[in-house]
Amino acid sequence: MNAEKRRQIFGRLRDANPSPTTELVYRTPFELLIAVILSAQATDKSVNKATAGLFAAASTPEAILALGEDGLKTHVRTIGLFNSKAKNIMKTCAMLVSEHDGEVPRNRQALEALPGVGRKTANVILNTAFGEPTIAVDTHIFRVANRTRLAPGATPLAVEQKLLRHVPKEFRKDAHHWLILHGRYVCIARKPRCESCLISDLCEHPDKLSASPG
DNA sequence: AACTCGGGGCA
DNA sequence: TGCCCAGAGTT
Repeated sequence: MNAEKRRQIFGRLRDANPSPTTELVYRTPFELLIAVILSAQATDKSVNKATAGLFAAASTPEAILALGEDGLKTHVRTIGLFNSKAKNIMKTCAMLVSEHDGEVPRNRQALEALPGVGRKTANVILNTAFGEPTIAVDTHIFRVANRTRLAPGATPLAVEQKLLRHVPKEFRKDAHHWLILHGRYVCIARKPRCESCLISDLCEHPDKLSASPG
């Protein structure tokens, strides 16, 4: 795919989603960090419900440490993988206080050193909280990249690196949001809405409903 | 690369 | 009911 074609593709995705935004509820980088840690293998709706009462009660690492793990669990509605997530959140809050002055660090190495934070979560924080042009490859983006042969790769890291190489610079900062929204609402896992797909000319997936390229 | 943790949302 | 979810950590 040449550069002009790529520019067209991301232009279409941008026009379909004019205002990139996360659907997780948060007000600060710290709240986003907690929300994203909780979001592993869970939907954003589940996370929003789970955290509905939490940030009003505790919105800083110090406040969550003061709650303790049991107290944290009383303020967070149960969610998948909750035991490990709660433990990781407590450890992460402790590290934020002891090593980062209670602030969310802005560099990848420090973020990934936090328990419960891997490459994907670090990319979300860097992009959404700090405005850096990272691409967090979640299950949606991984699916879109491979179905459409936009950036086929065996691992999320491979997909991320291809996207970073191939996304035109003027689209790079918001590409993450457009791709994930496309995956969530159009290129759905089970029943893709191919009739609404603006990039079906790239699709090589067997589930593709409409025939053929534009 | 494969496996495990896991309850909620949704068709 | 079965599939899927803004994954990370371990083996």
